[in-house]
Amino acid sequence: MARADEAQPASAALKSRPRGSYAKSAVTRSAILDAALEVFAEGGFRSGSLREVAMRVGMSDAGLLHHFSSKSKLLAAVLDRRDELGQQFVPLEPDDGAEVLRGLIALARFNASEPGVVELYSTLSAEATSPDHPAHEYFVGRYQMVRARVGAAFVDLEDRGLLRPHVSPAFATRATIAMMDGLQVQWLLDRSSVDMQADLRTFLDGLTTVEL
Amino acid sequence: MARADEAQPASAALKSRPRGSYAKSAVTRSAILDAALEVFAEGGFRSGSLREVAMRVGMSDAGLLHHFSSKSKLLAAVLDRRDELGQQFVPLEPDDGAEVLRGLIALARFNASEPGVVELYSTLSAEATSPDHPAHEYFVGRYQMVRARVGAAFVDLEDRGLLRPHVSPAFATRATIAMMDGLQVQWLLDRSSVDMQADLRTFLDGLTTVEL
DNA sequence: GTCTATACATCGATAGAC
DNA sequence: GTCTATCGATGTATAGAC
Repeated sequence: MARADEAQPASAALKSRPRGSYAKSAVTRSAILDAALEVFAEGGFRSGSLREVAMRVGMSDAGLLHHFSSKSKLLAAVLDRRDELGQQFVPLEPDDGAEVLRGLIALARFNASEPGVVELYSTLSAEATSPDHPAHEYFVGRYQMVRARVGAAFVDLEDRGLLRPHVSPAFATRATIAMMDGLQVQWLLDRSSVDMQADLRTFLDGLTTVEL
Repeated sequence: MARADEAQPASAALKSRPRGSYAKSAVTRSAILDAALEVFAEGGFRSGSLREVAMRVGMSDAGLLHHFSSKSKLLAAVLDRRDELGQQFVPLEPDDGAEVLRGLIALARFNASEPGVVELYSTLSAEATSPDHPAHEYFVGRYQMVRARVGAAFVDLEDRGLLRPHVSPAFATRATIAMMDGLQVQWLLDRSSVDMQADLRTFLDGLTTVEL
């Protein structure tokens, strides 16, 4: 899970670098990011403290700030790393729109196995509504990207006559994203009574005629 | 909009109480609640400060605490007051389920005119996911109540054969609530491109055959 | 790379004067 | 009913020893 943030390929670097000081740093950074995700997920960015993150990873807050120079930088790093993992579910250049929808369902299943990540995004996306929030731009851009990708998928399905009557691509896009976000909130408040994956599939079944 | 929180009927008290000191208090409390709603909406409960609330209403933080003995009490008062306003849209004992759905649409339109309230609930419901949040119990109970009311409406419609094929009342309930919550987040991030009322109506049209 | 020590702001809340 | 003054806790961030 360690990342090669120091801009050297992990495999090659392990041999050539002196006494593995960079390797240690990378491991530490990764541990910090894990802890930070937990802390920001539990209380949001504003109420989560650097001290709490540092404590969980077993160092002082000053030590933590050696790796991430500010709290906002730390948040950005957490979001970046989760995006790498999450984006692999939705294909960037799908052969047909149905693949994207299947990717969303797979993403919902994956999310159900990582409550911390869901908590992070639900809390932050609400918190980051304020324009002065350090993650505001990130979330605005993220929604644009998601809307573009899902939108293209529904347009493709419409072209091929696979949307049910009276379903427009634009509405289907907004509604699908809203459904995923809304199900997450309910799931967080009562995990046992909400199956995000199943409900999303049922919902998409009502919009299209493709096999999911 | 003043509330009779001092446990005296407002009308009777106005005559008998000496020199209207209580009336002043009620006005002040109301002003505080307005400011608190704004502050909590912008940054959530944890990052919104009593000082900020006090500043907006033009007094010191100590002065504010004379009216609301703690920050949590203030939050509870804010939520109570908004509930009084919001709950009037969804009938408590509807003649038929369609009335409830029409109430939800009316509520969505009303919400679109009060961004602060939407921001408050979106931010808080995510923040209050944590069990130790002072509003956690409130939101758990609120979702139970909403689910019960909306659920009863869809059961009624099913009994009368007004649900579309393959739509179960339980799914329709979860999905409708998710749709409302999810649309709010998108609307907050980009108000001009989302019409909560229209999208909700379109969505409900896909679930039932009643005239909305 | 991590620590201690420290600076400095802001928070919720209390005590007591007016 | 509102104020000033103050407390103790907690927050981010910096400087410099090790």
